[in-house]
Order: sequence, then structure tokens, then C-alpha cells
Amino acid sequence: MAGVEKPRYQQLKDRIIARISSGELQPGDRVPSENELVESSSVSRMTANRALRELTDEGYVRRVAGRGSFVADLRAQSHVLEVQNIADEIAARGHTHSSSVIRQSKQNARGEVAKALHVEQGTEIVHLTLVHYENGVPVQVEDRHVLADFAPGCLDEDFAATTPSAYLSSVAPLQEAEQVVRAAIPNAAVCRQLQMADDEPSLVVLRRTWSGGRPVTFARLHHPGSRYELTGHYIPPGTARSPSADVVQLESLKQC
Amino acid sequence: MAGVEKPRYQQLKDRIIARISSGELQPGDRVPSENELVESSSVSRMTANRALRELTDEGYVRRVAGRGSFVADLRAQSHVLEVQNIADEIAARGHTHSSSVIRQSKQNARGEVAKALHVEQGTEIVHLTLVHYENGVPVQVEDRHVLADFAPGCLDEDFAATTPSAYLSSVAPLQEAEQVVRAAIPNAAVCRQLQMADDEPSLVVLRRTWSGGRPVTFARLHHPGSRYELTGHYIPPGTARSPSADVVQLESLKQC
DNA sequence: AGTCTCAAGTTGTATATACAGGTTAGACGA
DNA sequence: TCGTCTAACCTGTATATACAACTTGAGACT
Repeated sequence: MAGVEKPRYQQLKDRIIARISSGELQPGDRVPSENELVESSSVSRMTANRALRELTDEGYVRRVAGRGSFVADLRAQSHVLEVQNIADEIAARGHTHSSSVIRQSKQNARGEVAKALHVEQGTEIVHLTLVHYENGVPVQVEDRHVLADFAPGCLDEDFAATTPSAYLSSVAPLQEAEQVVRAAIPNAAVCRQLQMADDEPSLVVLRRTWSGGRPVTFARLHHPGSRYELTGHYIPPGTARSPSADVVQLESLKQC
Repeated sequence: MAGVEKPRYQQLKDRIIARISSGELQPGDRVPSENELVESSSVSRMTANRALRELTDEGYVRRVAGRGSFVADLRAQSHVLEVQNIADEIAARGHTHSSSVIRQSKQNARGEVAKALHVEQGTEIVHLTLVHYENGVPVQVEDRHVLADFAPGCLDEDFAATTPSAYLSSVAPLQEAEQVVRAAIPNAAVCRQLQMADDEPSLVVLRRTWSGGRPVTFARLHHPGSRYELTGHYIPPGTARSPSADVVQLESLKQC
């Protein structure tokens, strides 16, 4: 990594996000005010303001003039499918994430995997299969293929501790991701790993991620239809945020 | 509306967005630099900077240090599930859209519908049920509830000619939409209308749309799992657009 | 007890200024 | 002619300062 430091407003954002996703700050909790950040971090108020304002735009924080800044509930504005790391997603809900590694081996790319990654048949890849649990309940089977020359450490990394998603984005910055969502009937192995009922459909996300101008990883993410859903909040570009909208209750939508 | 003026950075954004959406500024065209905005609009550079920076975050503008600011390619801001109108979506694929109206009646909101729309039980709503066809093949059952006082013309409109989505956005501007995606087992009626196989799962999108600070319509969109999927392209905020990536081939991803 | 006012703290915005670093075109010299 | 250097412009960030508007609680007053 180059020794270039991140800008200070970004450092502030990172620290606050870390405190939220670690659970230290719960939804509704008060976040340090601009003036408190000025004193504790030795930045100007404009810098603290930018950090808090961007956290608000990104849905982490809700601000009320005259009262203060608070951790937003429910990731109010996270875009559908923006989630890159299921561990963060589960942590943001205040739950406990764990995972078990089913497969971690070097293989040669065949058929559709080679095609998805834009490489020749037989190119070396690392094939990972993990099951992710939320509070002990299985919620995702991650079946991932990574270009071997992109992430040579993939075979040795302990993916029970660091999710592949987190590891890969630490190796190189994510540039773009394409995704396809479909409903499907799971195969027997997935069905067993997710402890699904016989007639239960699964929600499958196919995700291909690009880095350095080429696709580097391709994942199939299987979820149990009865225990998992994708949520999203869409605001058309250029729309002024309605100040009254405050916190939108996705819960009531989920119960329908 | 109160006579409160919008903040100046927002006025700047509005003016630039207007020039882009009117076609005066085409993708790739140069946008006024910060210093030019300072002179032409009598604002400080920090204000011009904020306007251009937020336009960048929202995907309207691409900035290059040392060169200038340019109108971004339109594709950059399309997010998953941004599709509001299935007729447009089908037309964009070069296919033919048609639809048949199954139900178009006035009802009283009950249970979950009343809850989703934030109204009392018994409030008058219009209940619409349509089947949408792509090249004659059914691809969506739209089960929609609209607040009667929001769109009184809903009972008379010919929804075989204009989709409810298109009609509603012509009545009032869309502000926000919440969406939930899940896999489910369709009920018998949906199964028949979509001509689905017995064991085929369905992909269901629940969508609640806000206008004027209140929810005005709530729709359940059922799709056959074997013939429909949601696709998306995600670019993390703040990422420099890779100029080479151009048009990404989703097709190869779909075949997996 | 109830009401009013005001001070302190908060967010939101706007400005002037400063410096670092990328990009480009043109001047200049070999 | 070719390469190099520099000046001019651009974005990106950081700071100090200022004013407006909102919220809350404490204290004064009736």
C-alpha cells in the first residue's frame, strides 16, 4: 500500500462507522457533535461537518438541528444490493455473524465460471464455499470463485475469521459489481446447509466484481426464501430530501 | 409552499441538472469549473465546490483534477431496482409489452394494506390487478393499491394503454420508494396468471412509493422465477469511473 | 403552579483563504 | 525538431469565521 493518508474527513467517517458496526453505538444513540469532534480530533468544524453530513447522506446517521446527531435505524437508505459484506450487514442489525468454511481449494475454471471471469478454460482459480450464520441460523451459502493470480493468499486465509468479501476488498479496491437476483429451487446440498424446508424457494444473487479493469471474482449467494430478503430505499436523483419523511419504516412493508 | 429560498449550493445543482436533462449539456461535455461558477453566480468557491461534489456523488458529473468537470455517462447512475415502469423496461429490451386488467375497483383498505399506506382501516383505496406480458408471455402480476384521494382518476383510466406506474408518476412526482425483494411460493391465482409450473418459485417485489411526504401507493409485483430476474450494476460512491469498462456485458452473467 | 424568556448547544449554510497535487499548453533552449 | 520547463488552470482538502434557525432546559416572573 502506498503511504498516502486518507483525508481527515474520511478518517472521521471510518472511525464512526467502525463504532456503529462494532455495536458500540446502537441505533438511536447519540453520535459526537461537530464541536465534540473538533475538540477530540483536532479538526475544524467544517471538516467534522463534512464527515457527519456524508454519513447522513449514506444513511448511517440522522441529524436534527438543535438536538444532535444520532445513529440511524435500519440502514434507512442503503440501496438494494449495495451490501458487499454479509458480516457487516448482520453486525449492522446488531446480530452475531459466524461462518464455516466448506471448501477452500485450487481448481481450474470450467464452463460458465471461466466465461463469467473472462478467462480461458483451465485457468487457475480458488473455489470457496462458506455458510454464513446470523445468530447461529444459516442465512447464506456463498459459493465463490476467485482468480488465483489476483489473490494468491486466498488458499491460506482464514475465512472463518474474515469473510472473503472483506478480504478481497482489502487486497484491491472494488471498482464495479454486476448482480443478478433470481428465485430458484435450491439443490440438495444448499437445501441442507441452509436447513430449508422441502418446498422452500431460495433467493439467489449472482455477483461479479471488477477490479483493475477486469472481473476478478464471481459468487453465487444462496439464501433461504423464508428467512432472507433484500430491502432497498430509492430516491430519484435530484430530489430534495423531504424533511418530514424522517425515518422510514421498512418494517411495516416487510410484514405484508 | 413557504417562501424560503433553497440554499445556494442547491440552486447551483438544480441549474446544472436542468441543463443536463434538457439536453443542452451532453455526456462528456464540460461543466463550468468552480471558478467559473464563482464569477457567474457570485458564490464562494467552497459553495461551488459543494454543488459539483454532490453532483459527482449523485452520478451526474465526473471530475478530473487538473482538467475539469464533465457530464457523466447516463448509465453511471442506474441502480438496481430503479426500474419504475415495466413497459419501459420491456421496450428497452426491444420487446413488445401488453397487459390485461384483471381488477379495477374501489375498496376499503384492510389490515396490511392500511398499515403500509399509513391510513385508517376502511380508508377508500383503488385496487388494481394487472398481468403484464412480454411478447405475449406473462412476466408480471401487478397487485396495486392506490389512495383514492391521491388519484381520483384511477377508476376511469385505461390501464391497458397506460401502466399504473406511468399514470401515477404523471399525476404527481415520485419522491421515494421502498422495496423488498423476496422469493416465495405463489398462490394459485398468480400461478395460473403467470402460467407457471407447479414447483416453480416466484420472485416478489413489494414496493411502496411516497409522494408529498406520505405513502400513496403500495404494490406487490409477482414474477415467475424461471422467466424473470433483477439485474443491477453497482459502482461504489467515490470510485473513479474506469474509462475502459464502458458497457459491461451482463449477458454472460445471466447464463450462469 | 404555571408561563415566559433567555442562554447554551446544536445543525445548516456561506465566505475568504490557503496549500497540495494533477493536467495542459506554450515558451524556451539545445 | 525535439525535449524540458514553467505558468496557468483545475480539483481536492483543510481551516477560521460568521450568521441563521432550531431545541432544550434553567431560571425569572406572574
